[in-house]
Amino acid sequence: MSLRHAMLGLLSAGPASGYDLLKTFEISLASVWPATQSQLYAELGRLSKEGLVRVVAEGPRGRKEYEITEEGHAELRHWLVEVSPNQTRRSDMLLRVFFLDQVDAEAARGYLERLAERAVHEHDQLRGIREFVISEGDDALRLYGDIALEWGLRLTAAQRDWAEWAAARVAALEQQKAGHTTAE
Amino acid sequence: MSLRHAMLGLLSAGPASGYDLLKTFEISLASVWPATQSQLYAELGRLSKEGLVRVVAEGPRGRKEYEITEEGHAELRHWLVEVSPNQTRRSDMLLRVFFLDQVDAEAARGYLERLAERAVHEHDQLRGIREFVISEGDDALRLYGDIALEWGLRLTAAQRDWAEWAAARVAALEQQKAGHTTAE
DNA sequence: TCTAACATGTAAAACGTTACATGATTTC
DNA sequence: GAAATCATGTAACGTTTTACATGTTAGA
Repeated sequence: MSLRHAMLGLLSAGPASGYDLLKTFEISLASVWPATQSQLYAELGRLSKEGLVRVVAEGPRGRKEYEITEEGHAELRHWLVEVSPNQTRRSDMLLRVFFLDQVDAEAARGYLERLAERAVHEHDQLRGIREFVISEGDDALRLYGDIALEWGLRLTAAQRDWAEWAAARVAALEQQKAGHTTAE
Repeated sequence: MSLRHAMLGLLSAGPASGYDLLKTFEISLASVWPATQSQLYAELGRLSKEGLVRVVAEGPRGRKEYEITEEGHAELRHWLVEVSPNQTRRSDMLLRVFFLDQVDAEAARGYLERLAERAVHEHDQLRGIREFVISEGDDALRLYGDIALEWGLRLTAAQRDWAEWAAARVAALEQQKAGHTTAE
């Protein structure tokens, strides 16, 4: 149930409407905790009923602005430091690797090379974001945003290195097989 | 819909019952694509109805052995090389980092230090597995299993390094705040 | 005036987890 | 004979995705 905590986290920076939260999810949280419009409005209703958020203002077009309550804040802090993070990271990218012996070595290598390319692309995007984000915001906010960004940079760099290494190992297997065949 | 592909992948190594698949999921695939008994039996029913697998033998205690069909194999290969992997990796671990400014620096540092410890623990476990697994199995199988394991090792190493680096940055912030306070 | 952006909500389907329910066979 | 393991299945519930549905306001 991290969706509600993501929402409480965003609201802890100031009041916002469902629509505002949706935009923030699309822009900032898309790669960490994607959420859809349906989910957000439904969850806002629940949070409100449970007293973790409260409507503080109504604007044009039925806009409702929500504010985090003290209970909401307590729940957020509880989750941050007392609930241990979920360790299972489902990865269909890695799942494929387990079964790559079902296709020929060339196709397997192609798969790994595409992974490497994608990692490079993502890494570059993150570097772009870092350039853009430098300065502005208070100390702590900037620090944790930067720490999160650094994880993205390290993860994508590690993925690139690994995928390139793996593709090379598959290429070596191809060579070996080719040599073996012609030698027969 | 990767569950079915995980199952097809396992069945491509030879026929198995739902119970067999469950054991394999628990042992080998737990950290990549966890699945429960309910899910497996339900999905076997669907796969069977769609002709991707077929019952080839019935044993004691109502045991049904399933075999992958040619259609199943085709679907597996299609998924392996033609369906692009899902890039969104939901991470409540990283989500927390975004909101760490809501707790004091000491608690934030504690969170990051626990992440580092956990990464070390996971890394050690994977090293243990590598020791144990060396040799046995055919060329390609061993290669891809080893490539997957290597990813786990690199990922956990990167997480340890990052979490330690992040904890140090937070510690620096604590120092700075402390110095600032006493200077006033 | 038209279009884009703002703004909220509901419904159905797919996927995933936990719990319930039952029974057969092997092993000690 | 009791306990562990083998073996399958269903039900209830919670989360996530996709699609439907509607209406307002600001700006070109």
